[in-house]
Amino acid sequence: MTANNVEALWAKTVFSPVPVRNAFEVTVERLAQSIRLGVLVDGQRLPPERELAETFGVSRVTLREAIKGLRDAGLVESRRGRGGGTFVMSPKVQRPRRADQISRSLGQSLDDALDLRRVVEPGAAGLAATRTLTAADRASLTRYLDAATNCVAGTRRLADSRLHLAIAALGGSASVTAVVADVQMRLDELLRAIPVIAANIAHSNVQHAAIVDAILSGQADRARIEMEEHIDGTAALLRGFLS
Amino acid sequence: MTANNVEALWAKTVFSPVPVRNAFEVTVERLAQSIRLGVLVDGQRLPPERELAETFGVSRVTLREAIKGLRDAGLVESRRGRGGGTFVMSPKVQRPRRADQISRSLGQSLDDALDLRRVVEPGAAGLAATRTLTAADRASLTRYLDAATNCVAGTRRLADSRLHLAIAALGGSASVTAVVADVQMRLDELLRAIPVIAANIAHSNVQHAAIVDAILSGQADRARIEMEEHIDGTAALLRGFLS
DNA sequence: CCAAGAAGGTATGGTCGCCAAACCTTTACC
DNA sequence: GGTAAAGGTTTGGCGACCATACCTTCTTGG
Repeated sequence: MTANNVEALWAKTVFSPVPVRNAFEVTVERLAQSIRLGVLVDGQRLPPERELAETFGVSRVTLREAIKGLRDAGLVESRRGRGGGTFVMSPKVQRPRRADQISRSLGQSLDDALDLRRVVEPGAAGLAATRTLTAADRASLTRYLDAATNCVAGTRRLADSRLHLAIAALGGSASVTAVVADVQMRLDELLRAIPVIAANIAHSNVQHAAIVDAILSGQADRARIEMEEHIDGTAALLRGFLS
Repeated sequence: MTANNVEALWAKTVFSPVPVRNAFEVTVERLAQSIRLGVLVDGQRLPPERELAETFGVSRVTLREAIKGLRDAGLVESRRGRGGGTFVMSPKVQRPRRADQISRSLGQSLDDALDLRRVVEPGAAGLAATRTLTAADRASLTRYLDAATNCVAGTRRLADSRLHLAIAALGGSASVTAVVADVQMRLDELLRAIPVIAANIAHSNVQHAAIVDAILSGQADRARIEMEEHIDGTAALLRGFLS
């Protein structure tokens, strides 16, 4: 085993490259992640460039470079003229790489991401269950559940991440939601690569329904436990599928 | 109440300023956080500048600016000549601001940080309990517990954060540890400002011992629950003390 | 049908962060 | 006293980022 002595792990963390990301990269990531996780949906129009540049706190030149990157990646398209703008295109169902290649390129960080997910998603579900939800929120949640349950082929992954993110958002903590979004993003490609097997889908749907039910009835412990089982099931699927 | 409608919260997150931090800032934060949380301890010598610059992936000029910042903040001191170097100085016990001022400056984000902590620290404790720990790790953990229990006045907060970080590190996930470090850092000043009351300290010590015991005996659920109670206790203390 | 307005697209010049490289100064040890 | 190992300093250059102004395309309303 790798020595996971506490001080050694700390040292490895402290004395590692500092992640410096420039305005262009951060902007691209922000938008690409929002599109890939389904926070921005197909056809949705982004705010005008001048306005968006201001809300992001970057210059219009930089924002435009980012948008160009998204256009090259096929995530948005731009139309000129009055009434034009930049519009989200649902991400192409790109032929996924072979899963073992993905997992090899993730390497060590696969277990890391799965551990993080195992910690934060059940916690987020539990948190959501402690909140007193408005009628609108309850309706939203049910709608996301339905969308994830009855969806046409090819949109399942998107509907799934939208449901998970909605649950996190209902917890009311922006930071918790951000961590969930991050971990969903890290595992996204791998989760896409899981072969579609009816039994697995059905099981997943049942678990989703149980989680939502627990949240709606305010049972925090149950919400956490159901989410743990769901996460563990997905992780086992992934691991079995990779070995 | 603020509308916490799911889509609205998503939109607020997506369409907010992108955090662009340059190499200098990131480097300062990395080192300052490590010192303030006790990952780097008093008197410890940092690697030589040329070496550290390379491991951080920044130029020596930039690294030196960061070190200058730390020196100005009284967190390190530099000695020249052979055998010299940059040495960590334990952070001055600065007279804390009045707690209500701190909490006002944190504003909204106080609840956010407390929610995140409530999600991630119990999860991290549970994760640690699932690991098979080496004898060295078990000894480390016990040592951090002892240090947090029997410590001279003024070093309690440092020993506490070291214990919490050690627990997170034993989970073996770098990302989980990073989130715990982040949340500890966000709440650090506030936690320092809690008045020292013997009964509270004693209670905290008992809880710490229970958490460590659960981890050492591999009881994940118990570890999580004990940590939840500890976190909730601290949060209640904070909130009561602020209102 | 045409002018106005709202959007994306382009061009320019300046500032600043960051870098590589070379060199200086201080100090401990042999 | 020389050598080596550290921090301290200087310089020139490149590229990211910005503000600003202007151009082009298209819709809409009078």
